[in-house]
Amino acid sequence: MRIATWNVNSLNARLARVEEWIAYARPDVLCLQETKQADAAFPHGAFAALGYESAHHGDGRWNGVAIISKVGLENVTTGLGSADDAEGTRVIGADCGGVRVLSVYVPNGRALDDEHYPAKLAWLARLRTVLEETSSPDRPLAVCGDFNVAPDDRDVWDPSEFTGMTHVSAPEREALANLEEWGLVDVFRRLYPDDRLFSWWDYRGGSFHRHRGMRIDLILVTEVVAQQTTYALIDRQARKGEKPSDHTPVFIDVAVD
DNA sequence: ATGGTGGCCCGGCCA
Repeated sequence: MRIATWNVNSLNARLARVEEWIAYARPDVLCLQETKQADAAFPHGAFAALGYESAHHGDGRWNGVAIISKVGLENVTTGLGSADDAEGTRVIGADCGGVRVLSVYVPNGRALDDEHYPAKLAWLARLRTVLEETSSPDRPLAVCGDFNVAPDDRDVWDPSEFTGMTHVSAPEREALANLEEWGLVDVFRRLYPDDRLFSWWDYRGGSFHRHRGMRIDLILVTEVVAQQTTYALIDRQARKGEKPSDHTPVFIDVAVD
């Protein structure tokens, strides 16, 4: 089973690229973030035409997350409870082909001295609490999405350029490590410990062509899924060409019994 | 160089 995640930076602007990507990558499950759509505008029909069920959680202009699946889409949940109310539409979950899948869009945080930064840390702590309350490290689970945190210095083009910035600060990395401590594995990093590959590049300044990016789009899985994962890829092709998102898709292949 | 690019939707916010 191929499980993918992609921050599309507006699904309305990106639908043709997403359809193109689905056609050649053929994911079984695709988690989307930053659809920037209201539920009523989500193009369920376009995905149905490709053989996928879909569920969306969005209220319009900002955020918005979805799960698209051709291996089942059941027990859909949205949000993180009350803590999510102030943070917008950033989580949707569903059971897909025997795996619990979450599509998450972690708050950006903006700057270390901005009020959104402690809110980001609180959001990540809340995510761990929700995992504790609703799941178990022994169950098949994949938490997929834009975490807006580069797990360590291998995941940024030049750590010295990030001094005093978000996405690399120790508290953010600790919050991410705390999720892993609960029982999640950054399976791309486990498979490829030495690769310095990125999933996001700023639109500005030719960052993509200069290899100035970050790996902030992650697929965190419980050990039972990690043990069955045979392959992982960050697909740079999708960052090229006409009207790309600033993020590119990441996927894993899981051997299903 | 305190910029720059792109998406929301048309002035300014957000990433």
